Amino acid sequence: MSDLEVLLPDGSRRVLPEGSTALDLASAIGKRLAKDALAAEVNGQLADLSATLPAGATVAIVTPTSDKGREVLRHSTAHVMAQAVTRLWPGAHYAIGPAIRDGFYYDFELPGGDHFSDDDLERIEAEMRAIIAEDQPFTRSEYSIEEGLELFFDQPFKVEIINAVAQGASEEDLAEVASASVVSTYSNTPAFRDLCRGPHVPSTARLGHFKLMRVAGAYWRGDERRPQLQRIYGTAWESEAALAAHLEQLVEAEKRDHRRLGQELDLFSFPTEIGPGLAVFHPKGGTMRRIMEDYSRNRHVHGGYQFVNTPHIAKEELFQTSGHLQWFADGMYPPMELDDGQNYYLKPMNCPFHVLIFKSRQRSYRELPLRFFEFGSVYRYEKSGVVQGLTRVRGMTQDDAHIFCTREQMSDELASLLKFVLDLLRDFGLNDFYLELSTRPEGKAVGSDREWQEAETTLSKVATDAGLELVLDEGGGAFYGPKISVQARDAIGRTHQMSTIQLDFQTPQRFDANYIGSDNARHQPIMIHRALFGSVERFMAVLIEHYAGNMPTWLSPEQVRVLGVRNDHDAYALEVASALHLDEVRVEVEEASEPLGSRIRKAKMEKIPYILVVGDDDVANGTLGINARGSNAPERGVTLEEFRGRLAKEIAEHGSPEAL
RNA sequence: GCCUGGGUAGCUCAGUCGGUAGAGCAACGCAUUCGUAAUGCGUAGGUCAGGAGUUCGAAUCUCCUCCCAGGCUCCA
Repeated sequence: MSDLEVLLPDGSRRVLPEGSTALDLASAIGKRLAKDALAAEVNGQLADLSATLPAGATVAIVTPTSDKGREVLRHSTAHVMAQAVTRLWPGAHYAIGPAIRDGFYYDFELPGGDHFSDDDLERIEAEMRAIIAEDQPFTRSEYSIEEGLELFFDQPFKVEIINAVAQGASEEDLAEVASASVVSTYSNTPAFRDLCRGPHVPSTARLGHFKLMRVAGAYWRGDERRPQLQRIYGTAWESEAALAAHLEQLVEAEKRDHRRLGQELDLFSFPTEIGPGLAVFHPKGGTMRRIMEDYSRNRHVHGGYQFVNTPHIAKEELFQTSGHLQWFADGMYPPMELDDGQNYYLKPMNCPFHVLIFKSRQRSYRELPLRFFEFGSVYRYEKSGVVQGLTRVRGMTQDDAHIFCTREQMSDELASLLKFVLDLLRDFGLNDFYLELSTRPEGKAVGSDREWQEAETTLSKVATDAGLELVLDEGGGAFYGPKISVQARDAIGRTHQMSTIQLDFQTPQRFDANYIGSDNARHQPIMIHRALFGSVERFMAVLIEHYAGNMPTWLSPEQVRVLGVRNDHDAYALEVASALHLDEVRVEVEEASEPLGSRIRKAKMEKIPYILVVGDDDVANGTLGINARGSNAPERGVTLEEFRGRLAKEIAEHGSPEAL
């Protein structure tokens, strides 16, 4: 018998008897590794531990604490769930069940069109634990297409996948089988077999640190014209500790949910009387908005923008010309009929209005680039199931601008714009970005191939030159042009779409907007759409979650609260407050009718940056005690002047408009 | 839009088998005057999301409508 040699990730080589499996390799390396091993990566391809190794292969053993290991665990757990469901609902059809971030899901169709309820999750979990306790092996087999169809004759979704693969399949379908001509399956018991490429853990006993999270409807193949299946989401980890840590993280994320903080901090609400996705801002939220908007306005003044204002509704014809009614009608509120059958629409975007301002008189090349800026409120009809807090609303205000420039100016304009955006976002404390380039939406776009090509190339170059990570979003552009969006990662690593920059050759053409060039001929300007906050509402939501409600001092609705120790200190407290008020600090006094501890607690819960406590010593010496947010060691005996200086400095450094 | 779960005092929530509405916090009043995360007592507060039905009787059971959350696609 001859030997085979394999290459390990550390560059070392190992000789094994021919026919050795990945598990044999793990055992040869060490007992501990053999015990931990879940699967193997052979020449870059994930494989079962039972796979025999080809000579010369590069082999890495996959263990539970790696991303790949977790993926295998999650995928195997999904199979266990499918088996549990088929045990509890004989005749259930199972569709697909992949590993996803932090967990897995599986889609089912239950006999008689039954639906899972929340209570079913417990029963399914119990059945899964029984399967795990049975220590069932995952056994791989391979079949021809015909044999596969025969094996899964009573599983219509599996049959559809096998047929799709046989006829030249998508990547997605291939994930379910071994290749276009080989159908691979994994069986745990004679009673349960699933179509799957694998790999899987050797036995169900290797699983167990999981929790079923929720049930949901999901359309077969994500297509709302197809039947809706019953999806169960679960999370699975390598250990109880990792599972607990994940669940804990979910609790933490919920604590910084902007909807919850918006309620707790009295920032905004969604009165049902007004309608879904339509927010009202309370005084504190209104103050935050004002600060954000003022800062942005100031930035735009310095950035060479001109301020414009436009109405919220316009005649049908405007949106015919712009193309919105043709391409964006689904996102618009229905028209209101006025006068003699004239239809008016609420505006979903500001661009047509800004074009009309451009067109209001003859323009010269000497004026370009022209930059029109507006906090423009727009209304979009979002489907009832998709509105979400301040991040997906039906009425919002965009910090919107449209730049009209020549083709030659386009590149430079985009490059400086990108810098402008990133600087602004950094001033708000976001500094981890990547860019996403969204290209032509298939079958839903105006303009020629050549124009799209040019626009996409230009954006892509500007994005690359900015030196940030660039991700391609195929077909994600607007109907009139491609876009770059700036994605920001927040304090707990989630990403949010913020600013968008879109190139548009179409709109100027549709409106016949032009300027007189140096050659005394008419030319069409290029139009750049851009919103830096995206929407003021969404931006505020992202900031609230990023800071967990602890807004930097310059953005805090109330920056300082002054508390007298006893009520005979209230007069001094008011004196301190009015001094700060002269510095334009947002300051309140709470008089001493409650115990000091109680008033401090209240101010802490309101996340006010500075609580000033003043008592006998302070009245005598003109000082104050500072209890800063996030600190539990108050500072005593600071002079008022000292505090004013510190506060002014902090606010200036955090990018207040005065700092420009 | 579709699937699952939910909507009870301003907020967070309890409410058993269908028998006439509860708590804590907040608010208000009185007392308390206090040096860094909850002073005490009291008062008031409800179309149980809205509508219809079943019933002697509905927060509770049925149907319809509205709204919220999660998912259907990204993202976490």
